[in-house]
Amino acid sequence: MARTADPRAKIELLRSAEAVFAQKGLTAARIEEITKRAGLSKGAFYLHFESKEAIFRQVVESFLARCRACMLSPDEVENLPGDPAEVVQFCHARDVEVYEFLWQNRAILAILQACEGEHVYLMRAFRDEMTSNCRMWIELWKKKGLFRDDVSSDVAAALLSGAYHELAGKMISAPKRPPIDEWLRQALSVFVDGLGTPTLSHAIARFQNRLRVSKGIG
Amino acid sequence: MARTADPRAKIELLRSAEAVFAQKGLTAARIEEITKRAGLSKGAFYLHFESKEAIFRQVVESFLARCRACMLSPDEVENLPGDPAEVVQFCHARDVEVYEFLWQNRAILAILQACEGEHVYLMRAFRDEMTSNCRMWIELWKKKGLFRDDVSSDVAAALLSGAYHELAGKMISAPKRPPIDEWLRQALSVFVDGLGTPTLSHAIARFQNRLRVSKGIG
DNA sequence: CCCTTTACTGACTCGCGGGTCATAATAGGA
DNA sequence: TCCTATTATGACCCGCGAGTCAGTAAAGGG
Repeated sequence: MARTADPRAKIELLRSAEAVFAQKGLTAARIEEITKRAGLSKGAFYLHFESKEAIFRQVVESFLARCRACMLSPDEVENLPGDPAEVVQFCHARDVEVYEFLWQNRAILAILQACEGEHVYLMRAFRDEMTSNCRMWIELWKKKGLFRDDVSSDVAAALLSGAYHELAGKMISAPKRPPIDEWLRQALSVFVDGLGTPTLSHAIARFQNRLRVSKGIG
Repeated sequence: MARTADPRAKIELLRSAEAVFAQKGLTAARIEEITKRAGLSKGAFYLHFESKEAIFRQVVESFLARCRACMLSPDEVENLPGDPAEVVQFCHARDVEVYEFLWQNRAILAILQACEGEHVYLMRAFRDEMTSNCRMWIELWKKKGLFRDDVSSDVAAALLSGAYHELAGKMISAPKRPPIDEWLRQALSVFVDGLGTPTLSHAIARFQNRLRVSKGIG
């Protein structure tokens, strides 16, 4: 009867690969380093993965799929809020949820930031996903009369996704978890004032007052 | 008497290197390809540059120096505007000038976007320069009572630099020159509304009306 | 023209690291 | 315990590309 594979081997390899790719990037990461870290041989690596590129793709693509699942688009959300005050709360809660996910996966995010050459499509895919998601939400809020019409959805999406992406970068480069809730509250305030109609701007002002009271901040 | 060097050899090598790095990134770019493109031999390359990394650094660092010179900080500008209307005009003009420079150097910007491994410091330097520059301007406008106090300068700087960086990325990935003036006008409008005090917001509204009239846009 | 010094050439060297494969080890069933 | 099929090992292979260097070319002066 055949010897059975160690059920933990593949998982250890994936974990080690993630860590080494995050630290070194794809090019400088070596199979030797990954396998040593996982406590396995180089030969064993090729029993589980076809190539260096194959494991790289698996690490990153599974993250992108989970990321995709986390960033819902408007037609994937049930019971969309209508009231401006609820819209503001909804957006903040969603931002916090996405950034919690990104914080938990900050190693892979660091990998993505450093994709080069033929793998730059992965980084591009991630950023395009963010931009596209932003654009869909922007168009919904425009349709509901909550966002201004004179800024094109493309430009607005680029500004939003660029800004939030930079916040993500700032978050993952911090030595320990920063006050991301507060960052997101401020960011939301800036963009609601910048892109929102007066109705929505009033709602953000009230939302912030409520947050301050609940945190005991004068 | 010694043979003199071809004065154009080094320049051709730098030009070719820039093009190949922009297309392939540092890792996949080969000396053979750079020299063939420049019409020289591999051996000649090493008469002018110590290594592949040396020429890479020269290409990128000279761009960063020129970039630094283009993005003036507040203490480098004479006759700073005081009137809100003039502030808005000044900021727009400066944005346009910086983005014209970035458009002219879009190949090197593409190189920077793909820095990996031990060269990621170059990309980091570029982005930190942008963020730091934003922060200085933000703090000036805050001091003049034109920007709101409740958004921290760090967060505001991250949002601004991230957003403008994404606009730069969107610009350089366009097949031909996009309407960057219009993009920058919209971006400025969003951020003045998002970060500015009412005084400044009124100024942006008037600035936009004036722009529309001068362009014949209803 | 010859001489000298340097630029230039391109075949070659050599180290690196992804991937291979002969051999050893082991899990599970009889 | 033995047998079988598979896992696992790590020395080795081999292609790639940065960099080298013996030989050639050429600029400029005498």
